Amino acid sequence: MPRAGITIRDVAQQAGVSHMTVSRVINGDARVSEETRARVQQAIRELDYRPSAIARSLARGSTRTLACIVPNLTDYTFASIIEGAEAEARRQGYFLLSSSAPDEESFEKLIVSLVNARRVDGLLIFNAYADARHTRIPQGVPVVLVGARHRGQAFSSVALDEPRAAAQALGHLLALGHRDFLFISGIPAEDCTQGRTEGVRNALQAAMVAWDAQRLYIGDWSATSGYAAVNHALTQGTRFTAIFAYNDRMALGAVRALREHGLRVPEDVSVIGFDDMPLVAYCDPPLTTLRQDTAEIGRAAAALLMQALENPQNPHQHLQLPVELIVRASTAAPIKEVMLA
Amino acid sequence: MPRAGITIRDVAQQAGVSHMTVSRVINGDARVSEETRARVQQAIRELDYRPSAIARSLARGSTRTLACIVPNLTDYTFASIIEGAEAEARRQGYFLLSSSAPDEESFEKLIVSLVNARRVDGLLIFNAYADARHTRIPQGVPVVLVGARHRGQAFSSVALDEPRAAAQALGHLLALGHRDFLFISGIPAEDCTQGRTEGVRNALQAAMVAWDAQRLYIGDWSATSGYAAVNHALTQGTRFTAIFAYNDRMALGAVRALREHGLRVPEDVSVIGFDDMPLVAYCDPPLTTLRQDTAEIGRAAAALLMQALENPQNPHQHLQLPVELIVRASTAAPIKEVMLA
DNA sequence: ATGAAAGCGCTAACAT
DNA sequence: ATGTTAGCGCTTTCAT
Repeated sequence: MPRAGITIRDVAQQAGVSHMTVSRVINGDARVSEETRARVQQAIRELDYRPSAIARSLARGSTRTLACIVPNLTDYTFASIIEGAEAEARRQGYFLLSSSAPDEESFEKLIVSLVNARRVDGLLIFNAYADARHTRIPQGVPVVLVGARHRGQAFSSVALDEPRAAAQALGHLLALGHRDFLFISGIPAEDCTQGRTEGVRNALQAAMVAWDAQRLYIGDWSATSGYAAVNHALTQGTRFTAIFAYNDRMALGAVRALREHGLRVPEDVSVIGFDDMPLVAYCDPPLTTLRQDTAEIGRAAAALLMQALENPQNPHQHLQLPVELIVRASTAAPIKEVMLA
Repeated sequence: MPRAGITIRDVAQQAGVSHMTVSRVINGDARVSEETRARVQQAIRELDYRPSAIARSLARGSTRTLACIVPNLTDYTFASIIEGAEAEARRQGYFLLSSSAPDEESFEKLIVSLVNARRVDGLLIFNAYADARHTRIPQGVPVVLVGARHRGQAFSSVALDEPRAAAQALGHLLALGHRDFLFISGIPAEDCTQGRTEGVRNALQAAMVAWDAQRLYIGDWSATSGYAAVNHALTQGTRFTAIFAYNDRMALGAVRALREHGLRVPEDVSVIGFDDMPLVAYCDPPLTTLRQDTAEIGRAAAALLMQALENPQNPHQHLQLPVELIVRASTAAPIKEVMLA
């Protein structure tokens, strides 16, 4: 049995008008006399009436609701991008909800319960290329991809200028005098991983340093994988004076492994991360890293989506945001060569 | 103009039945002949029909949707509790959305757009006592409080057994031989802060160690506040051989401050945190901490809420979950006294 | 076992 | 400027 609840008609009766006049008032329609409007608003206050979003959505055919779909909520970067998007959506009178889908199957189910069930008007999809989830995005729904390279698909996108970001990291290490690097990448399928590797290769080439695929270790963004990468490199006898990890968590894992091998950071090996998680400024040593403006990424993505909703024939846009190099104590000029473990 | 979309009537026509029969099929009503059911399901597949959650919600008066309201999404603990809740909700055929509300005002607005707009049937509210947001919880909506002590209010709740957890931390440090402590608390208004302090005092009393309010520094959960607490204590000349920080981030900030004062962890000062964030195992030194089972907290909270929805006259429940002590390298027996800075 | 009618709370379109 | 009518896509009676 439906819960009671005050409806537009209760308000109408209380104010002595038709329910349509109430509808006009709550929708800010200009064609209501000041006097009537005041009376209706009074009734709304007295009854503590709130419009049902459900009923409005059904009647309008649109929900003014956006959804964020992320692989997981526990990733700091994802979470802070969502907060940025949420703020912008609210600012424009939209509602934004977020949900996580760890794998393709749950992604597809989530899409169904969001889009086909008509709960939302548009989607913000994070890391659509992390797996094959991009193949499960339905037609006809406005979508903005977050953290995905433009591939000519029918979506707008917001991402970092990954090649340039990686080049900034390399530029810093090269300027300090490093020539022997170890790279710890993220998951290879993801666009940001590919973009960063591209930037690394460009920077190396520009500095006349040979690219050696052996020096690129594949991580999975976890601290554990950064730790394993360094252990592996050291065991193999790879020589390096600087590490560029594609995120902070792996950088921290790398630092730990170096320490366990008796290597000091930054004296023996410099380490640079990516993201600037709030914690890394307090780690030992404070981590040099690249800061991404997550609030702006979220804001821009939400803005693009709402714009697409309100102006469907607008052309798709592909934003590339810059990152900022934050120099802390984990990088320094090389003073001696790495010893083999 | 409402978007086209396949409706129950399209399916009915395709299957040659009334729309009601289709409704029965999608709702699993037994009173449909096997043959008809098969025909309808066939039509559903052919048309790729999906029921509109919006229309169902309006017709039923309930949404089968829950909402998580957190102060922020970037807190690792909150995020992982949400993931646990999401999984349980899905398992039971509910939809769970999450939204963040940094302050009371946005909390109230969020509640309105969630509850009064009838988007959701029930609420999972995190840290309702972090500020006065508990005063803004509306009547008549089933609510489960996460991380709140039972105060006789009309809600179920799920929280840690905070006094016991704190006693475990203290027990570990006391067993190692520590008697001179520094405590770095979270925000005083929050229930978990109060519960932990209560546990600390009990444990101290049981061990015949005098309680000294001067040794309790007020933090705000950030690494920065842990860092400031230690600096302050050292500047004041407070002597201590062990620190219990009420979360891992503050513990890390504390470690950093100790280092900058030339103190080693754990040789000079032992440090224990709370939460067991995945990163802290890779920090230097790996942090001894208390692990909370966030997935279970989320699961239990969602289960309680759905139970309340389906059985409104059920009595409220108040769960208290245990934590697990994870001993790593940041704690050891005291070997000498702290030097003043 | 199936269908017809009514209505959930609102808005769009068309009166007046 | 305000009211009337007819849905939005579904479920809930109540018939048959």
